[in-house]
Amino acid sequence: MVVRAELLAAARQLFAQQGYAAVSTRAVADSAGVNPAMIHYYFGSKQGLYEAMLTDTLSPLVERLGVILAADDDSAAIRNFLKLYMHTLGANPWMPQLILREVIQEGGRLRGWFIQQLASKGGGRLTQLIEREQAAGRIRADADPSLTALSLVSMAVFPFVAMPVTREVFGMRVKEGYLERLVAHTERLFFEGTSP
Amino acid sequence: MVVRAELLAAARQLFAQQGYAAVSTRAVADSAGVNPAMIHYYFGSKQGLYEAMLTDTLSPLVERLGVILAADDDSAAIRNFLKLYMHTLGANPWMPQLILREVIQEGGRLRGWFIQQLASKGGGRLTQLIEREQAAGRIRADADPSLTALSLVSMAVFPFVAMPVTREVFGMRVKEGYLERLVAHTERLFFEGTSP
DNA sequence: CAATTAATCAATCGAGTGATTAAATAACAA
DNA sequence: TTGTTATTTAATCACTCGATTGATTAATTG
Repeated sequence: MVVRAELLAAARQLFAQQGYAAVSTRAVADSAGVNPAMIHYYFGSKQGLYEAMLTDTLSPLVERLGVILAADDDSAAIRNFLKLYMHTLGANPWMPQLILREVIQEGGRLRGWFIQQLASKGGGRLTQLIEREQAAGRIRADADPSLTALSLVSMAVFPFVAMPVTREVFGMRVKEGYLERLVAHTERLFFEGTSP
Repeated sequence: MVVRAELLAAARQLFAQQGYAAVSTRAVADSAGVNPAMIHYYFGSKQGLYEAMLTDTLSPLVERLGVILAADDDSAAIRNFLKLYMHTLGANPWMPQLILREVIQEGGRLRGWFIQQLASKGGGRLTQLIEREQAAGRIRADADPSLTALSLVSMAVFPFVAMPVTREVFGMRVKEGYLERLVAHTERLFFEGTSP
């Protein structure tokens, strides 16, 4: 099963970097140091390899999201979500790339499963939490909950997508301490921007 | 030259939707109702077609950005930037997709030219404007200017990238009036979140 | 008008694609 | 050991890819 794992790892890196169509099965096999026929043996097809990789990679994220956002009694749920989400993306640079490629693609390959997960455990739940904070008077009532959730996700995800050009475009040195400063900055901007 | 223009239009739509590698020259030619050899005739290669299309599509955006952000004497420059940028992206749905594909790609095809433009006329300039607003006391001084610019761009761009899944994930109906509400919401969240 | 250039087409080249097979090897149970 | 299954390899199939050619037509020019 070591071959299978190496194929998944190589696939994750290459597909995240270059996208599905740009990566050949031979390239994945070579990168994994394995015979190309192994893809057919373990996953049936290139498509099968991609889907297995995507499920493998994104399932933990979705699951963690669900746990955090399900905490109904925790009044800091939104803060926790923001921190966990950004730290997870920061620690796994391929995640935002894979997610975004799936989202952009018209006929996304795992759109059905993944988007459904994002909706039920992600955006929808986050919107509910924001509505609850509004009811509790900690977020101003005239803010549209869905738009507010969208803004929060935007600020949480986009910086990692833009990471490859952050240095050049925004003149920032992305090194030690950057993630912490980014999270703190985002947290403050969001909560001050939505306070009553 | 009508053939050339039709090739550019078809290329823009297909490349934005599916990405460079996933689109064959034959697909572009067919979509344009033209012989595949015309790509070689007018653009030399698939690469040439792509670069011509990208320059054609993104140049106006970069130029408009430059004009807005160059307005040194206009204290509403940031507001103007936000509005113009979001309305432009809203009116040209392929823009955010093309931009993002370029940004994500490790060896982006026009990275050199495009990122340089974004840096000199976009992010860098925006950061300067934020610093000026801080000096004027309209944005709190303890906010990192670069991170603040990044947050603003995040909220301005990401919603359009996420458009294909906005309805499902955030439970929003994206129809008439959405763009206006989104811009107003973003504007308020940003300026209240950064006020002293 | 003839001569030249621009534009378009059908056809095809070699390279690389995803996929598959039959044979060889490794791992393991009896 | 032997028999059986799981894994791996080399080789190759049918196909699509980007690119290009030579021939042909349309437009422009002298």
